[in-house]
Amino acid sequence: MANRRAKKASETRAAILHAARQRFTHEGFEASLSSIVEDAGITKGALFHHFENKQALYHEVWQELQSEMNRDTQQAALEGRSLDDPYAAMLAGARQYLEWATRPDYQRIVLIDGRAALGIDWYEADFALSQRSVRVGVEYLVQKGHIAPENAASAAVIMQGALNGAGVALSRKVPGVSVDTIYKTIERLLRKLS
Amino acid sequence: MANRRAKKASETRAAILHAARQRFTHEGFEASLSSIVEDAGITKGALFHHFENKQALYHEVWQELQSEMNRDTQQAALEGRSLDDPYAAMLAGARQYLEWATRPDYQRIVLIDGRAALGIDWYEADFALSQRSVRVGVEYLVQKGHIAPENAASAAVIMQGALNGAGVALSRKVPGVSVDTIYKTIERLLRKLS
DNA sequence: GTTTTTACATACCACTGGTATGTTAGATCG
DNA sequence: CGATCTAACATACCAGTGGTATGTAAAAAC
Repeated sequence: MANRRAKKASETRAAILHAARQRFTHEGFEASLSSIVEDAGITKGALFHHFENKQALYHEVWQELQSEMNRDTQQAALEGRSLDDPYAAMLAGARQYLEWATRPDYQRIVLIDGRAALGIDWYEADFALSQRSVRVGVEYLVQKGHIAPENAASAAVIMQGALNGAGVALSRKVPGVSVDTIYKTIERLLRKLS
Repeated sequence: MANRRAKKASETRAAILHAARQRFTHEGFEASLSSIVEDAGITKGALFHHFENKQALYHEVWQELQSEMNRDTQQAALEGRSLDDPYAAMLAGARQYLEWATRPDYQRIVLIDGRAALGIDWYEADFALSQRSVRVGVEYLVQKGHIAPENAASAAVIMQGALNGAGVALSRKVPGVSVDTIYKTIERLLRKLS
């Protein structure tokens, strides 16, 4: 960033993204752009210079969260590896994902509003990012012979659906649903996925 | 409906709901009220006479779909009962739910846009309707001793999350995901939920 | 030092959900 | 029966929205 102007530009861009994440977390996609640019201390001109439209801005906020989540869960999976238990890595990743699924920003921006906000190609974007970690874990179990190859794709989407449902239920404090029972059930399911 | 005016009123109300369902299916919650009242052949005055606001209209369309789905799956479960297999009923219900989860209107209105559109108390509404059928099935398995009572709630939310993820993946034609592999995996999971 | 480009700010637009105010046909009642 | 009232709309209007067209100043490029 030798360029002085470019540095300033990336700062305002970051400020916009930061403000947008806050607003989208608490007000959803309906959060007005006016409020976002006010929080960021700039004007709409700047916003539309950096982002094509509101959906593009949302997409980028969404993508940031997904990337951070992916990094986190994959690291947890790596650290959770065990020579005795081929399921250990994926279970560690799943536990970490549950942590993310209960975070207010991730839950609101990705799990609740994201689908509607990203429009028609939500699932393609979601598939490319959200599914990646799960898919890696499943492929590993396929390789180890614990999941039949032809069931790999289905197992992945089902596993992630289960985790999403569990995450939302957890943070909504549904009666009878606890981190403990959720995690136990997930573990039991995963071990029987074969 | 001896009252002639009330009959006409319920007709326009039905026309609004019909038009709204069409528009919401194809354009999501962003579908404009102007386009809806035009399709219904009335004006905004009529719409706001029958519904408090856009969200209330959406809620009603959403509720209609959920009710129909509930009726359908519960009937399928009843018809799928078997003396030999305690899982048969719930599996039949699950299969029927997968049918719903791949329907364009249900998928868009309930599974994609619903969460954001219904606002803050989406989950409470969803829990009351969407979860009901699953919960009934799980409770039955608890009663039969196939699921531990303390795991019932978690099993239900996980099962429904799995079904939702599967349904969306199915209709998006994700490579490697077929009705067959999905259903087989779901069945295997359900039987191991205990 | 001149020109060009980038990163914004300002002013404006069509359209949106929502409201306040008519208007009229049909139910209610004396 | 006629007078009154009310429910079921239609019409006109409003503040706020996402988005655009244009202006501008400062930094980069030459």
